[in-house]
Amino acid sequence: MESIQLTDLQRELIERLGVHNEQMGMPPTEARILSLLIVCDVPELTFDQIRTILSISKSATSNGLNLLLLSQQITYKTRFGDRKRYFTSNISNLEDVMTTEIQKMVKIAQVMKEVLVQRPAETEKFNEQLGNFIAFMEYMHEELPQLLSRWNEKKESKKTKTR
Amino acid sequence: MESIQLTDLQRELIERLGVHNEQMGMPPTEARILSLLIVCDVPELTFDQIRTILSISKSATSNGLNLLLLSQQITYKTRFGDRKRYFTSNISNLEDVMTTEIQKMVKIAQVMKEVLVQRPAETEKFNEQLGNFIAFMEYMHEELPQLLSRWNEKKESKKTKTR
DNA sequence: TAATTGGTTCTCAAATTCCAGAACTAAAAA
DNA sequence: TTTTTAGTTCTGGAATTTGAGAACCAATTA
Repeated sequence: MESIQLTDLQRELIERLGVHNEQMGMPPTEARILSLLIVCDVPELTFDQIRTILSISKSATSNGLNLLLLSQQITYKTRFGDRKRYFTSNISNLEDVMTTEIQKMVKIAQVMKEVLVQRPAETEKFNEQLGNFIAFMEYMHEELPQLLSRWNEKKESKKTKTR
Repeated sequence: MESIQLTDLQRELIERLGVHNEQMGMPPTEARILSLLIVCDVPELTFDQIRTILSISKSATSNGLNLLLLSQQITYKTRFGDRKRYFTSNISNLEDVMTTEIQKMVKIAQVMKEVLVQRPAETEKFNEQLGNFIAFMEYMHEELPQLLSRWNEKKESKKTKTR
């Protein structure tokens, strides 16, 4: 098996990116696996390479990889006559992951909507603020797709320029 | 002390909102305290009211409240000749909490920028995707304030209409 | 001065999360 | 058929999180 050497800088970046991922609510091992797949310049890593580079157990590797696959943050390729899976981080999907994260927040506003309908009319100011927040989230919910499509246009125009 | 009665619906909404808050990474007690302050129609609750309504210990109440104060999700008022604090959810600040959350994501892009500069030129496609993601996050970072100011304009115009 | 109020802080136990190690499985190779 | 490969699943234990209970403290009241 090809043994992979990381530079000190790469190791440090993996740790740092890992911490950020953890702060987004990801378990430590999962966070490091994802970071590794983003930092490491070997484009595809196998189960065992990941395991040995990070010095983690098979079970941790298996669980981490499967969680990352589930949340579509990584993918894998296979090769003819080869049972191994070759994992890559799915960076092009990170945009989706981010927007999904925002949609999660929007969901809270849905519950708050239910809260609002059952609130007494007397707490007028409070109700107004609550309604305001809900409206804000709904505004975000509407505007986000437009923001995205404007981004895609911008991206496209950039591509055309460099062609 | 004024004892507060919640309807079944209110209790259920507190639980449900609490679960959502937990899923945003908030500890259970903190999540429920915040939910209570949003759902309950008594506009201001004291330490002890919160404690008894939720059947939690003093320490849990103290910690939960202080965390919520720290993250500016709640505030309190005091009254003359009264040592108690009267807590309210700071809904008008929820917009800030949300946008702060998004800024947190933007921070990851900063680390990825460092990752990008040290990547080898050979992994061209990968680097391009990574650059793309970074550009996307920077785009978001730029556009978000504009989105917010457009929201505020809209809100203002609404107010004027109803005046 | 003593007791009460409105909390905070400390200690510890329970619950939960996380992961290593071992046992297991299914496919492929020897 | 046995062995190896590429994992998955099932323990159990360590680490962490969480919250109850008790001790504590500072201001107020009796």
